Amino acid sequence: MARPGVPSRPRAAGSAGHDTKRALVDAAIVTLKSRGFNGASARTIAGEAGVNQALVFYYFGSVAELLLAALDAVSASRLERYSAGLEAVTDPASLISLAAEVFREDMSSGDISVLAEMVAGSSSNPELGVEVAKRIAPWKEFAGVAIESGFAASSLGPLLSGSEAPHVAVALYLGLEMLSHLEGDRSAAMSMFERLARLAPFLNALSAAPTPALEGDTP
Amino acid sequence: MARPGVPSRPRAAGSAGHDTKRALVDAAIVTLKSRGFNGASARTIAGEAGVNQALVFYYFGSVAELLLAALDAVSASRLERYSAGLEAVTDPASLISLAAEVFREDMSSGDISVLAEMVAGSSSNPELGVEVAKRIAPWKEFAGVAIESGFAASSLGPLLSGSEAPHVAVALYLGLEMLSHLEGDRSAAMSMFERLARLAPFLNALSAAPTPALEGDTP
DNA sequence: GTCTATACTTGGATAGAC
DNA sequence: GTCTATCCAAGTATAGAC
Repeated sequence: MARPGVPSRPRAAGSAGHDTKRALVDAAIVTLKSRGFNGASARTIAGEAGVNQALVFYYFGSVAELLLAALDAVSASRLERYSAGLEAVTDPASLISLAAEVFREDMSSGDISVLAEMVAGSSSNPELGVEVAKRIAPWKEFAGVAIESGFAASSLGPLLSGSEAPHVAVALYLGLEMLSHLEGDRSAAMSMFERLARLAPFLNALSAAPTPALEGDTP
Repeated sequence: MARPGVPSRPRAAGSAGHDTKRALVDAAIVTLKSRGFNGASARTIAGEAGVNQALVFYYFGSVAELLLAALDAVSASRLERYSAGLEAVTDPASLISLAAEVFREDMSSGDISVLAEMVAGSSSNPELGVEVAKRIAPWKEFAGVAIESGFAASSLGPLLSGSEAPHVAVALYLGLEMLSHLEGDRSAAMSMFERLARLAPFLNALSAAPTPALEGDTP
């Protein structure tokens, strides 16, 4: 149908509306969510996208590159949403509130599982692992900023600032997703946030009352 | 060499000292640690054990069954060690001390990664996931007992007892392993325990001083 | 840009010799 | 009980037609 001499803009007709490369990225995300890293082959992804398997290699060179592009897409959209919520974080209670909200969203959408699957799948593949690690760094940075915003005025601040707290937060995020996915039950993870929410007033109260026992070993 | 009519006790000679079935389980553990779930095929495991690939199916029926047997073996040895350390747990400080010690051991030995790989690998395979979930239950039970022992006398007890705390503990354990493995750096995880250890005296002090803000919503 | 066809590799699993 | 040989399915990747 396309006249010769008109190179770009593929797939003018039909359903997707955007080009094949984007369709493959979207299909990779869907496939990672539904069938995991092991199930995300060139064939299954291309099938999900409704295109031929060879196009994975035409556009991305390898399956791993496509999966990384999928991770990039999810990370970008999630971090954008996180950043929007960050402005409301001024104390521990609001931090917990934001964390609970984005976690629930990520569980429902399956977006965390894309990250978790890539982390898990990288264990067999060091080269892929390096690339995944690079893409986790922004999540840790975000966690660090969020924690700092939430605990800046708290006496717990010195205990958390500039420390390994972001690392632990991301690890917990990943672990909760994997365990919830395994057991097919996210209630335990969600009730953790409810517990924290009930603890929030107590944490907020610490903002004014310094606790000597917690200080003295952080420069 | 073996006379006919003497059926059992295979592999009398040689290095391993125990039979092939056990050798395959050990090789499966080694392979899960070094090459991950994806790399743990019948061929690679059998190669590690120095036996033929067909024996995986002769003894276990499928690769998945062998991997579950490997997980069972690791779980049994680790839970035995945990239980031994549990007797010394009487307050938050000793609980933190035990947690740090066993976590460091598990990281060094790679035993956690066996669990983490199986959890991660199960995401593509619901049937396997059910079996893995069954084998995680004892870890959660252990975590629950340990937390209860450590916080029984503390005012934080009501906040933790009978709750989702064991689930969160196991999730954090898994997440820290996966992230440390991915980044090739366990220092962040270990320094988290150092932080907690410094916090321990403060937590112990809470054992006598009840905190009204934390009570009232737990039956 | 997209497809068909194909080469090559790896992996699960079984049959049958020894 | 262990091995060789083999089958079959699935996956990566490339070549070339359209």
